[in-house]
Amino acid sequence: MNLKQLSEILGLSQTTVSRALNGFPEVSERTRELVLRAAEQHNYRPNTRAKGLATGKAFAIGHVIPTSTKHEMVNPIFGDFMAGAGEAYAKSGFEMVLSVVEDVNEETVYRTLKSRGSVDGVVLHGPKVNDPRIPLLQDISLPFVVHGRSSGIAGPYDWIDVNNKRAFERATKFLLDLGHRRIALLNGLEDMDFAARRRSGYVAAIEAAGNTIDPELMRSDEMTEHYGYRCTNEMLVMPDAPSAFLVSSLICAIGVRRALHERGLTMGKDVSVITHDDALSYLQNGEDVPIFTATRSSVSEAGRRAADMLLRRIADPNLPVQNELLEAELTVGQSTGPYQPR
Amino acid sequence: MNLKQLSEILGLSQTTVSRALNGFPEVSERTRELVLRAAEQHNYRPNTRAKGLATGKAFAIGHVIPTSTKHEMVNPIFGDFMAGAGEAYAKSGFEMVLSVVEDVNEETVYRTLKSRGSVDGVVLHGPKVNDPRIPLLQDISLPFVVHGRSSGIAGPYDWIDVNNKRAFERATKFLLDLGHRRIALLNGLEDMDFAARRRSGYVAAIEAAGNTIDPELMRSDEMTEHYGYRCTNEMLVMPDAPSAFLVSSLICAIGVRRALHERGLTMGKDVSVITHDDALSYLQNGEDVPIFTATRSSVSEAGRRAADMLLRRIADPNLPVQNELLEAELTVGQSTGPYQPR
DNA sequence: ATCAATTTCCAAAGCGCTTTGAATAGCCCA
DNA sequence: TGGGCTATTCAAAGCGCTTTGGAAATTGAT
Repeated sequence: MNLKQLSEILGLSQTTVSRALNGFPEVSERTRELVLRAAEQHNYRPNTRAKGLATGKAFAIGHVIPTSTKHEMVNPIFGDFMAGAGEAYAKSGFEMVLSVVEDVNEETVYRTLKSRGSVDGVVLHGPKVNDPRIPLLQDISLPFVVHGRSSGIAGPYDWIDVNNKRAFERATKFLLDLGHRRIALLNGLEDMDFAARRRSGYVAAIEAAGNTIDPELMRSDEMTEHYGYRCTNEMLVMPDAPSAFLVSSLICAIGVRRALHERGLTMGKDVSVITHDDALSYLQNGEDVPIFTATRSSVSEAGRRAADMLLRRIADPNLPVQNELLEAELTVGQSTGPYQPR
Repeated sequence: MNLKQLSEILGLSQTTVSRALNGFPEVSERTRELVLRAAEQHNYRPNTRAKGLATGKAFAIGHVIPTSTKHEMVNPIFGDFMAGAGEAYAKSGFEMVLSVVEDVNEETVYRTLKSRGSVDGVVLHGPKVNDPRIPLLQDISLPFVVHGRSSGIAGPYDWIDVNNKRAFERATKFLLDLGHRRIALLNGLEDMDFAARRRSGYVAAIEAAGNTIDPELMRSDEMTEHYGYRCTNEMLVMPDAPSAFLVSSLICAIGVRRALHERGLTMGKDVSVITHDDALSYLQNGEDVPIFTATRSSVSEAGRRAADMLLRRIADPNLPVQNELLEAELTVGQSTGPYQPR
């Protein structure tokens, strides 16, 4: 069923039917009624491509998901983020198109997306420090919103981010207040902007307390379970082992816990652990009582907001810059306790 | 840059340029060279919507991701599956469009996708026993491939699945051979087809060994960490507690492990655990030595194959039915050992 | 040199929609 | 009754591509 057929059935012109469907004022209520009913009845839906061709819009948003070439790893937060974003798009009748791409080829993908006209805008995932994709997108004038930020980029752009620095500063402070002095940081890859900010929060808190940073206690890598496990094992045999761990993701923290258990150490007593928690639907931090003390911020909520932000931007390119900084909440669980000399 | 402009620059008709670009034989090699070079140089890419309108194809594949209304949960395997599939699509110049949708509204989404003409086919995720989406898709004749199968659906359809029954039968047999008699099954929701099959594998092995099924030892729910934790705690206080657990996902198994540790039990000694492992990129089952004994099957590989299968189906609707049954490999890790009375 | 068979290229139609510019109908008031 | 409005409706052009049905140019065989 297409417009032509529908309008023939109704004995009206395509123009009128189209206008009735799209809510234009220059069509009588009676006609609109008729048209809407007929459309409903015949299960008519305008062809997206034709509509797009005619209007010059795509009614679609692109998400380019980088997979690091080295590790073939997909960011685990991705599913929940998309679920949040998808909800927002669906409400506005937008589609969501995905490109999973080795990070080295990302530039090409954006250019292709633009020149093919497949999308009206994109969400930029996993921004790095000084991320070249931002100037690129500005250059080819493809509307975008960044999930995160990129230190080092001068000009304004739309973003939504968690206050990573504040979160890790507070978490570190929390551990310091419990009496911990040797605090390990298991960070994500530090070319990622979020990781750089978390580190700076950690550093700020330690220095504010008049302590000195020990580079031996700071690690940075892809946030896998095994990374948490490995670092914990390595650090616990140090002559001056840390009594607390600040960890960048729940998955990682699970690795830390495994290492602690293997060594017969009790989490929250012998060693304290705080992790960041993205509130993933399939990996909750306990049910009623949190397992880990955590800085928590919902990534599906971020997805929802990022999508809304992008839709606003597309609707009105002249909108002033939009920035949203979400605060992570510190939820105290069973994994932290006062410092105890071993 | 569009076709018209490009052809004007070249001093050729749009027809010729189009044909040169699309590899038709009725254009001389010299001209083709010229056209290709110019297209490259001006960074020309055909507008997808226009191309789609003209050809009646969408050059896009749909993935409808259901989120259970109850739990707002996104399947964790989703990211890796998409990464695999995306790779295949990218090779063929297809786009991937995503709809995240509450499962109750799924039917509408498929119909909309079809009538809008947004996609050339879809991948069906998370098939249930007797899944009504299969007849629906056949009915509206939208090409599709199922990731999994649906018991109870009579006619033929394209699917790719893991041999879940065999995998769980073998795993159960493995535990039986180690001397375990009381084996718990922590299954996924059993309206899901894969879970039903796993259960039947478990049951088959136990009955083949001449043992009887104890319904008390079989649980079925959304596969979260907490579910594993809770069930384990509940079962270990039973008068006739199980000495082994067969678990449906790694995340779940992590919950089992947490419960065991809290009770001072050693996994692989006091209690044995086997889990299914989807080989997710961000949740590896250990690095060199597997943590858990596991039935393993890569979900990103399944994504790649499903995508290829669907592309073949779209290219040739008359192809005979395509089915692929992947065998899971049983990798022995540190979580299993011979039965020891406690 | 001639005619048929290829090659190589082109003009124009069409995909399903929106939107411009114009026509028609209905109404009120002088 | 007719002129001037407004309220409705419509025909046709255009979005950027593919593809049909020729036409023109080249080639080969006679």
